[in-house]
Order: sequence, then structure tokens, then C-alpha cells
Amino acid sequence: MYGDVRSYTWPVTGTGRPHGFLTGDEWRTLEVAGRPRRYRARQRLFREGEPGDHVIAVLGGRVKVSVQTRSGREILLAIKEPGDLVGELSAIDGRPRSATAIALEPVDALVVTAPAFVEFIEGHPRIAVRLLRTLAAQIRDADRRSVDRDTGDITCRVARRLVDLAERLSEHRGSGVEVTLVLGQDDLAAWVGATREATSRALGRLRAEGWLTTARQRIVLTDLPALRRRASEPA
Amino acid sequence: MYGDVRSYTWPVTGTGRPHGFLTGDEWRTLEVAGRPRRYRARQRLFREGEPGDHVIAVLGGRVKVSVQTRSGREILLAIKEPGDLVGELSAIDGRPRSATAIALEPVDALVVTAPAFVEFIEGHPRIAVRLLRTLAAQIRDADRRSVDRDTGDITCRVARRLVDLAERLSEHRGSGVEVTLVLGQDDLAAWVGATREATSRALGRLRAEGWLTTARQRIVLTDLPALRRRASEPA
DNA sequence: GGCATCGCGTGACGGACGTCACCGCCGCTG
DNA sequence: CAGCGGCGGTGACGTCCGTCACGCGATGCC
Repeated sequence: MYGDVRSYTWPVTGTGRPHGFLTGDEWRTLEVAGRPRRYRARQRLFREGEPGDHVIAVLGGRVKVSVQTRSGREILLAIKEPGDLVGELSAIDGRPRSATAIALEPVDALVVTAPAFVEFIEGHPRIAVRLLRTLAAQIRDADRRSVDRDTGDITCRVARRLVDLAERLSEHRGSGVEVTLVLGQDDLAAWVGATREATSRALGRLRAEGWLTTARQRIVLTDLPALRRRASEPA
Repeated sequence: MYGDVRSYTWPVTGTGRPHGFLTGDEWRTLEVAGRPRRYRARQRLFREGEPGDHVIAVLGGRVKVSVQTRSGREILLAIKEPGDLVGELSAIDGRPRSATAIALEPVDALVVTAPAFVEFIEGHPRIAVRLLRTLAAQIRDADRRSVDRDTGDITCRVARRLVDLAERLSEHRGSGVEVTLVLGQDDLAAWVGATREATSRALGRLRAEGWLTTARQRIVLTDLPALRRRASEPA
């Protein structure tokens, strides 16, 4: 699963400098402590259970963070984008990796050792506060996932996820009438917590309503308002 | 649901001073900024959607943090114990409450305004780091919930939750052969993300195996190893 | 002490989803 | 261009769980 995903690939905009987390000055400081590194697409940054001795700041490309259940199903915890940190939890609390991180695309990153990271944080209180905000957002996100998982049938959840992705996308681009997602159904399935088949059938239903069209690695949303409605409706 | 829960009530040990988060000295500092307050059992500390202008440090008693789905089902996000903070996310990122907090028992607390809390954090870097650790733990917890939700049938998940509670309990007490949980089935149902009926039936199956007995507001685990096994088995 | 209420157990029923299986299509690559 | 593998669509089938409904015993209140 997720074998050769190059999903969600609207062009990476900007300079390759993360935007969300640090300002230019702060980055220069961190760069002294960090070592630049590239990862190939599909390369693993770290694996669940390993000791977590470094933090990775994503400069360009996307990273998938997920865990595998005993039965082999994959559960997606997060997609990290440029400007995000990966593996910060282990650096903060010293415990082993609780998930596996894999590059979805070629990734530019800055690798910082855990001690250097902690020192960096302790020396820059305002950055610590920003990191707090980042973690807070992650908690809110995870909580929302818990709720989403439990509300509505799969068609609902698929619609919801698609609208979500579309909205995140239109932050980067203008919002046209149609939105094209580059996305395999396996990915979508892991996202909503269902099997590929169920997801495919859900897409079939939405397609029958005329709200989207599907193709190989592509989902084109043609009626966002309708999808939005379906996403929150009980049936 | 959770109408008159006084669950998980092994005696609150210690002085009523939180143990996990701050040392005595640090507490004295925070106490200057905070205002002591008591909440009655079942009283709401805050509700989802409200602006989050204060943080509550729990000194004694337990607080349930949950959200309600549109369909009326309750999803449990956390149980906060003495030493934990409640409502810290809103103080950190300024966004509205994403969940509702309700006292399970009479609660002793310290209420700190959001600005005072932020100032406190910024002025005490080492505390900021400790808060980071707390948030990291919450993220790990939430991620684990996501995985748990998706692995195994309800009997599995019930067994898992029970073993979990038993283990947290034996940190406080010695671990005898039997463990008694004071816990209603509605509560347990919200924990594992199922209905009361399904939970009751799951308990029935575990009872039939002779691994536990049930009574009103009581579940006595008589064979923890077996339960542990069942918790991770596919069927 | 009687009666309402609450918590628990269980039955019946239906539907949604997981599982298995197969097929068609497209785009590789040799 | 021929063969193959990955992806997507669907059908059949079973089952787990949600929903609705009811009964029973204990609790607690008047």
C-alpha cells in the first residue's frame, strides 16, 4: 500500500524554505545545528519502534506518517508538508518512534540531533511557544480524526476527506469550479479508515450523483457544495 | 450518558497537589497568577465552541473531556487526573474549545487566565519544555486511540481497555490477583467507541470465558493474562 | 415500604462493511 | 507490439454491530 504514491502533488510553491514554523532568522540559527539531507521518494525516514535521536525539518516534499495494524492495514496519522517537523515527539520526550515516516516524494530536509533540538528550543522561548502551537494543532487534528471516524458511513467520510483536501488545496491555488486531486484509492482508503473496495464503492455512489469523476490516480470534484452537504448528512 | 459517573474512583492519593506537571516551587509561582476554584460533580468546566480564555489545573478529582457527534453519541477524548491541565490548547493557540470538559467528581482546581498562562510559560523555559512533553504524550495517546479503534472487534477493544485501566490502577495500588474497576458500561462503551449493548455483549463473552465478573458499576477482572491475550488476538 | 428510575442483560432484525474473487483497462517495459 | 503488473470497478457472501424493544433486579426517593 502506498507503494509508489506521488499523491497530493500540486506543485510545491515557494523557495523550499518552510513557511509555517520558523522565520528566516530562526532558520539560520537552526541550520547551524542541522545537517541538510535529501530523501528519495518512498524512502523511509524512520520506523516505528526505533530510538528517536533526531528531528527532521521538512524543507520540500511531503512525508507520510503512519502505523500498521497487526492485520496489515495501514492507518494514516499525518501528512507532513514543507515547514513541518517530523519526529519531534521522540526528541521531546525521549521515547521511541511511535510511527513510521516515509517520503511520498523526493524530500529536502534538515536533520537535527535530538539534544541539539532541545537545546535550540530551550534557548529560544518564542520558538518554544510556536512549537507548542504546532503540537496543539496536532492534538486538535487527532481528536477531529477520532470524531470523523465515528460519524457517518463511509460515503460520508470519503466526501468529507475529499472536501478537506480540496480546501487545503485552494489555499495554495485559486478556487476554481473544479478541483482535481491526484490521489490513489488505496491512499484515500487508509485516510478514511476503510478498505479499498468500500472506498471505491463510495466513490461510485458520489459519481452516480454527478458530483465527481474518477480516473486512474485522479479524482475530479465537480460539485463541491453538494459534496460538502453529503459530508455532513446522516444519510 | 455519563450522567452520574463517579468512575475510576480509586482513592485520590496524596496531598491534592498535582504530581505530574509542576514542582512545588513552580506551583507557588503559578498560584499567584491563578484563582482556586471548586467544581461540583457533573458540573461543566467549559463547552465545545466557547472561546478559550482560561486554563484549568486539576488539583483533585477527575475531569472528562469529550465531544458529541451529531447523532448524539459521545466520544471520549481524555480523562484528566490531578496534575493535568485542562483547556490548555485554547490558551496556547487562541482557538475556541474543541471539546467539552465535565467534572466526574468534585474537582479542586486552579483557574489561570490564558494571557497569564502564556506569560508564565514564556517566563519559565523549563516549564515550557515540560509542557511540550505533556502535549507530546497527548499526541501519542490520540494516535494510539486511532489505531486501537481500528484493530479487532469490540470484544478485543473492551478487553484492551480493561487491561489498560487495570494497569494504570496498579501503578497506584499493588497488583493483586483480582482487579476491581468501578465503572459503568456506558462509560466503557464511550471509551471503546461502541454502543452500550455491544459492550454489554462483549462483557458477556468475556464473562462466559470466566475471565471477569460483572455487577452494577463494577467489573472484576479475575484473569488478567487471559484478557491481555484476548486483547491482542485477531479473533 | 412502595414506586419510579437506573443500570444491566438479551432477543430480533437489518444494514453496512470486510473478505474473496474476478475482470477490464491503462501504461509500462522489454 | 506483446505481455504484464498496478489500479479501479463490481459481484457474492458472511458477519459484526447498530437500532429498537423489552424484562429484570437493585437503588433511591418520597
